Amino acid sequence: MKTVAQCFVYVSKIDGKWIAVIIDENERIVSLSLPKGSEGEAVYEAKRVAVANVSYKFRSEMDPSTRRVGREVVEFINSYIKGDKPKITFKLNVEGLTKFMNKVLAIVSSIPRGFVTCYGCVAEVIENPYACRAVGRALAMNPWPIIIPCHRVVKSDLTLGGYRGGLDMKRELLRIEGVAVTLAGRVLPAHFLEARRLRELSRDAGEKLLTS
DNA sequence: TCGACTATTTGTT
DNA sequence: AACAAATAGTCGA
Repeated sequence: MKTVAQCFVYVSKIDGKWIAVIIDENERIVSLSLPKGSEGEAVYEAKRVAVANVSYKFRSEMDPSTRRVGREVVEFINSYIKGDKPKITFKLNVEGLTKFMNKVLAIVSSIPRGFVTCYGCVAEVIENPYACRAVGRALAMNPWPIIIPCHRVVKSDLTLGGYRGGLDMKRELLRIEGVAVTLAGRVLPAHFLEARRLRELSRDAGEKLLTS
């Protein structure tokens, strides 16, 4: 069953890069792009990672409060990239997420700043220990990069794995958070969270972000 | 390094 | 609805 959402695409340019944010009629964030070279690329990526289970109707006119939410999101990303620790002041539209996706994102959002875990550990925590690849796939489609810190998930051998915004960006985000990445592209074991610890953290955190 | 194996999603029929 | 293809991975030989 498909729900329908009336959506608006908010686009903004910061430091020469474009960011697109898709916002629904209830002012919740459907998805966003990472900073891109052109407006078209940004919009394309935001649409691509919007939850597939929902069909979207796009409107170009948006009211001032919707525009304000868009500004807040872009400002959040912008200040995060600059090394600040902005607060989340907006809601995410999580309605169309599959159970699997919801669990994966909830766990990932409980990884604290300054730590990483691996794809297999996330799989283990959702009691689906062989689903490491599926976890990677789910994260590749993360509708809310940076807000849900999928850059904190690396391979079990401590090399970086992948990132939609490119590995340089993953590196940079981790560096900002105090996670050293060696020249060979590995994170230090000191920052690594094992599955057991990750499970405890995700239990404590609940699923705040993902229950709007 | 290479292959076998995995779970899920997406695209195609 | 069913099937095939594609993965931001992992483990062992």
